[in-house]
Amino acid sequence: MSEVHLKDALETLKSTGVRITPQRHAILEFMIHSTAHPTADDIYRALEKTFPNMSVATVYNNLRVFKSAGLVKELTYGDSSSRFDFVTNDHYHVICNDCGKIVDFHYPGLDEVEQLASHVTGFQVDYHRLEIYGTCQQCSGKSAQAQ
Amino acid sequence: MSEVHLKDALETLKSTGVRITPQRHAILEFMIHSTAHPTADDIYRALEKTFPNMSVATVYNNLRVFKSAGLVKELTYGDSSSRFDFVTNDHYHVICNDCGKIVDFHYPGLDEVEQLASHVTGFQVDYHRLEIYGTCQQCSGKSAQAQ
DNA sequence: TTCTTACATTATAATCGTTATAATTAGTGT
DNA sequence: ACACTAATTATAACGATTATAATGTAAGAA
Repeated sequence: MSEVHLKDALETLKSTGVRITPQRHAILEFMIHSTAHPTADDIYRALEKTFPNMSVATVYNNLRVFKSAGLVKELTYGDSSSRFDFVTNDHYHVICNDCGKIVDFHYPGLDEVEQLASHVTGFQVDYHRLEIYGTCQQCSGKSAQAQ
Repeated sequence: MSEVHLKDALETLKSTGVRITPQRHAILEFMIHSTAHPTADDIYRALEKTFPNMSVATVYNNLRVFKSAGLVKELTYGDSSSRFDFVTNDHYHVICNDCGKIVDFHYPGLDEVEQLASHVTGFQVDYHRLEIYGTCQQCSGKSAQAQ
């Protein structure tokens, strides 16, 4: 299944005239297999074994390339650095305020909300972003013990 | 109405032992009357006439104070700097990908989504964040003319 | 009032994520 | 193999935010 994703992604890139380099291949592969919503630096460090000369700039550059090809989404929060998410099907994110863990949550798109927003504001609506914040089980357990 | 918000906000701060300084008063007042979701720098520049010696750090410090008091929310996007939003009643944001304008969109909270997410992930859910992206009327008009 | 103490503010330096630049390398088509 | 274009690398620069140290200011006790 992830092989399909990778193949599709590479196809998408090729069709827009973007070259498939070993670095790009590796970054995509890593993102597809990762469930951790990695930062640019996470990716960089994960791949520096196989690409000892790779630059951080390459990671950032390619994440931007992937983003504008619609393969990857950037997730930003108030603190620290952006996280990147390989786009598969519609899902939202549930985020732990304690440890920062991000869990995928599959749910049908909120089409009615988009429509209403478009009607009320006059915007031409393209997409939306929903994030749910709270405390994960592990962290709930921890704080319960601590008290 | 905004006077009520200001009064409430000051009360909230006092009750948690935070001193009301002229700078804090001014920042809050500015945020309440602003509809533009200002950045820290916006606030700094708006107030440097009345507080010529105020430091940017003061703005950042106090935004953090307000945030942890629940008076203010921080909105982050991939690019540039955070924007800050005085918390009133439940509303979401509709954001123009072209000019960056942010418009408030009132809509009842997505309680069912929160409940389902909690059930599926095991998280103790606290709140959520929904943002709707698209193109505002002005920018739609512009691009139509440009083509 | 004056002293004391704790908190706020200021000015500035430091940090850190990200982006730009210039030079080098590597694909792709002829 | 050659020329051309795009990608990568190394590094410098940037900009937003945070930390630090010094100074100022408010509130309570004596």
